[in-house]
Amino acid sequence: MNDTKERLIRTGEEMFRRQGYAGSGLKQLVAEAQAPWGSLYHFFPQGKEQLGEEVLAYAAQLYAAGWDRIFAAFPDPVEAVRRAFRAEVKTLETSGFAHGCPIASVTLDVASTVEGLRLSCAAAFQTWIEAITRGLLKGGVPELAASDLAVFILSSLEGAIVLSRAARSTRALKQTGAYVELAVAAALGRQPPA
Amino acid sequence: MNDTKERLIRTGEEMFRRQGYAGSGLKQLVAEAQAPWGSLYHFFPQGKEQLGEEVLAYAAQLYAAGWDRIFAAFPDPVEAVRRAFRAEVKTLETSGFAHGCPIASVTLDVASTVEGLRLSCAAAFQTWIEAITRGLLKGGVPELAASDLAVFILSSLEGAIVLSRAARSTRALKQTGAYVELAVAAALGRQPPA
DNA sequence: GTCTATATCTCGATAGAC
DNA sequence: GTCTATCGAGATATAGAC
Repeated sequence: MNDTKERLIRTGEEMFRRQGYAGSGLKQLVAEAQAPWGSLYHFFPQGKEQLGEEVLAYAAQLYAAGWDRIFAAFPDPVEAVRRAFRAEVKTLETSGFAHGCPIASVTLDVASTVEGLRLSCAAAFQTWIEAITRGLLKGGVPELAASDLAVFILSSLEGAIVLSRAARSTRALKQTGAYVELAVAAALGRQPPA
Repeated sequence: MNDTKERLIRTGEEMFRRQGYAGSGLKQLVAEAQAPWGSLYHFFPQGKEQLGEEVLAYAAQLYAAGWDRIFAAFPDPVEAVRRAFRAEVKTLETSGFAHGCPIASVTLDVASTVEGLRLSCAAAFQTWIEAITRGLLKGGVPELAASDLAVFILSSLEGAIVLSRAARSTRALKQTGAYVELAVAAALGRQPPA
């Protein structure tokens, strides 16, 4: 992919994480991406919405790959979930609680106003749910439970990120992560530690 | 409170749920609230940010009261959580998936850019966590676990709302709710249904 | 593919009459 | 407490040269 276009998409993804869709101006985008203004409408002739959709698609595959990598490195689902929450803790800490989830941010901004972007958000979440489901299945979670459990894991993680960013504290992520681990262990038929 | 001011705050709360903070214009607000433009800066001399803070404070007490009511009507924590998730399902369905959580929306919009609003969001979540914690304690959840469990419940609920709005499906809420119920039951020392 | 200039619109906010 | 008019700045988007 072209360098400038890639820089625009990557910078857009960062801005969505930090400020959502409505709060991200195109002028600010080209400035931060150090891209020429003329390039924006060259690569995204349909404007901001097209840019948004390409950013969401990029984020979808980027984080799905992250889930795949976690489950590849830690086949045990309990351990994988622990690592996923831990990774988010680190992301928030190193970014000063600025790097949230771009999909969640855009969803809450435009799910009821821009149908095209809402569909992109739904597709992104679905991609992640499928990645998590695959990992759970490989790790021994029963077929019947895996997909539901994946939805639960992702929901809890997303919500915990929101609470953590509001509080500028990783407490919500850590405490939520602990309960999610227990739920995954239970789904594997393991006894909870007394 | 003054009628016009109250209408502005209530309409603002609805708009934040639907479009977030950055996506909610003041012109649109006064139009929907059927309030005169002159009133806006009469009641909120510091402008949009002041309005935002008052909306967030209003939402904080409004939904905290909701939690209190649920736990008063259903003292059993498992049942209370079930009702809370069920209530959200109904809210999304009857609003065409437009009515999300105003605090979550504003958090993702401005947590990294407007410190005053971020603090109001943190305070709102904290108020809810305390309300949930009170209900859990009264329902028999051990002192040591109640507050952590409350954070987990709220995180999961918030995340499930995001996923449900993106997909325009209550699936995430229902599936996440089921797992949260199990976790609450486990915290009460109950055996999971085999 | 990039540059400059600009059109058009809407934003939040203000002024001053009443 | 509300009205009208308007400000300046920012937004997204476009035009035309190179």
